[in-house]
Amino acid sequence: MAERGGNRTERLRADIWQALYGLFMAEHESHLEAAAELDVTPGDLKTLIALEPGRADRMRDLAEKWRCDASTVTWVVNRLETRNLVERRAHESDRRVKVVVLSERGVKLRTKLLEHVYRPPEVLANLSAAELQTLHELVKRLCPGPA
Amino acid sequence: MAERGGNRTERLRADIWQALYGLFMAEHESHLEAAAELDVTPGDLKTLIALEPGRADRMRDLAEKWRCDASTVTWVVNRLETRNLVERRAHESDRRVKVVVLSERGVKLRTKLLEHVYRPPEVLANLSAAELQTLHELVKRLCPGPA
DNA sequence: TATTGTTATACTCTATAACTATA
DNA sequence: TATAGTTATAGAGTATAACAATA
Repeated sequence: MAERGGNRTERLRADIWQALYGLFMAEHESHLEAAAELDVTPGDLKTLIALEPGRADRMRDLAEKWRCDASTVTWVVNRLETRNLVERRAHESDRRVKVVVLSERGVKLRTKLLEHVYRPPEVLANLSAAELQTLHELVKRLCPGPA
Repeated sequence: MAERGGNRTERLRADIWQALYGLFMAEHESHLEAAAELDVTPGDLKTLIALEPGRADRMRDLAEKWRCDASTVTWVVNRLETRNLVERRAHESDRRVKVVVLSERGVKLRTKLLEHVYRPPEVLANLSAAELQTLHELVKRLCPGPA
């Protein structure tokens, strides 16, 4: 657990995080630029990434996930539906509910966007294969969920 | 340089980045929540972090840095000035120019915000002191700018 | 009566264009 | 004439409240 690491260890953690944070910010900027060139706003990007191909999300669940109002989800989905990127469908058993699915076009655009978002930063090429292996081991230990 | 790493190395890079990316997103959410509790919008947060204590930024330079219109800077600075978090001052030699500086209150709030933003994620406690040392060495090699 | 999603409406954030004052 | 910042105004994005359909 390495608890109570002392000042030196704490400083290490802070340095590591601050460095990574700068890297993330720079990458994030570049993702937004790439999206803009595909006529995708930051909001669209977030939505298209959240909607996994083949999965049907209830409107209400999306609002909860994004901690936004239900009317905002209506608005965002309308936007994307107008561009034929998503489709609204009726829920099978509860007729109050509507679910959202990516259209074929939406899946293609999402794939293109993820190529940017998940493309590793250039600076990762600074590390050798062995170093990457080490880094991977360490990073895996940082992720609570299924890696 | 480790160029032309092959599939395995490329896969490693992608895995590392995807894991770090998820971590970052989770942290970012939590930063925004902490800021909201201090009545600080995402825009305010960005501004307060950008304005370093003791430094005087020209309005025009801020617009360029954020790639936004000059009128947007006027708007954001007005917001913060109303809350006495920043002050506008005249430029010493060019009377067309105005500069923005953090007020005492602004500096205090900024410090409080940065405590959240730069606080290392909990999961970093999963690593031993030796592992952190290794990670630090690797991460430093990823940052082009002055670490 | 409670819940899902939409509509009507208002507020926030950002941009464009016209304006003021300096240079 | 050009530049720094503001104001007037319009548009995108988000929220609140009232509503219709269904449970």
